Amino acid sequence: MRCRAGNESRPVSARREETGVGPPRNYLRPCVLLLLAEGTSHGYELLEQLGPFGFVRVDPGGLYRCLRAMDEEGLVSSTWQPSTAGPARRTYALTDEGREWLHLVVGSLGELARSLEMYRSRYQSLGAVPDTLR
Amino acid sequence: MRCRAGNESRPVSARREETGVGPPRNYLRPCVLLLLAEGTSHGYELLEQLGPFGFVRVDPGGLYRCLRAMDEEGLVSSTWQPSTAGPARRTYALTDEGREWLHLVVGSLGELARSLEMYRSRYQSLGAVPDTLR
DNA sequence: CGTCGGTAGCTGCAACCTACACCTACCGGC
DNA sequence: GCCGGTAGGTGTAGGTTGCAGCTACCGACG
Repeated sequence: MRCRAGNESRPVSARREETGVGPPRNYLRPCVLLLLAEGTSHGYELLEQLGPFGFVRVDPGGLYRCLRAMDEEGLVSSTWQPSTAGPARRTYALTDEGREWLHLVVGSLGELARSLEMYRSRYQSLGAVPDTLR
Repeated sequence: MRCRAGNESRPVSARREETGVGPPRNYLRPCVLLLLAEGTSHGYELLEQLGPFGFVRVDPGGLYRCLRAMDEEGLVSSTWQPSTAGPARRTYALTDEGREWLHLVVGSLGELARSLEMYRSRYQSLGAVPDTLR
């Protein structure tokens, strides 16, 4: 057992990027829907607004694919708008169905948050050795 | 635009399972490491203990693969133990390196939790229309 | 006029992770 | 012998993601 791959000599900091858990699966859709609930927008703008949601580097391709998929599913509606300066924009707005979806997804995000909270408390209990055992 | 796939007639409850965001990517490893930090265990037992961590149905294949990978990386150590009743068990214990990894991953889980908290507060602000606008 | 940078949207593809199915083997009991 | 429960393991298809690149529009500048 314990046939290490020879990476035990690397410092911990060099492995830091491997330890991340990353955003939840399908996290992009809820974030885009929330942003659209705060106001209509277009892809390029959403790209910049997605930063605070824990995405290290938002992938434009993924965002546009996500937007088109939600458009086809009726969660958002899109209208082309010619821009005064620059190429035309596809402006997205939340539909009623998208708002429903948003309300639903908040529930599952809450479950995830509860799971994370349980993790944190159990992790903290590890260090809390009762005095009687010391 | 808005070429819906014809699913708008289905009740919301029928689409509930599609709205989930699922656990974070690479969430299994942190959970297993936490369980092993609480005490040595073996795969079959971990399978049952993983329920509360938000996994709807834990995949045995994935768990065993995960355990073997962490064994090869030196995060856990394994020893075969003959069982009195039933087949032999492979008992896993956390190594010092695994404990380091656990400390690191808690940080990234905290970032995720903060992102979720921001999401929740922004979601709640949606309904809070200021009185001056009513 | 040409071309350069910034804005805007979109496609292809490889890598990765996961979920699902399936398999072997051990043991006790009927 | 055979069955069910325990325990560990493999193979693989599909979905998501990340990365790279591509078209096109516009204004500005030389």
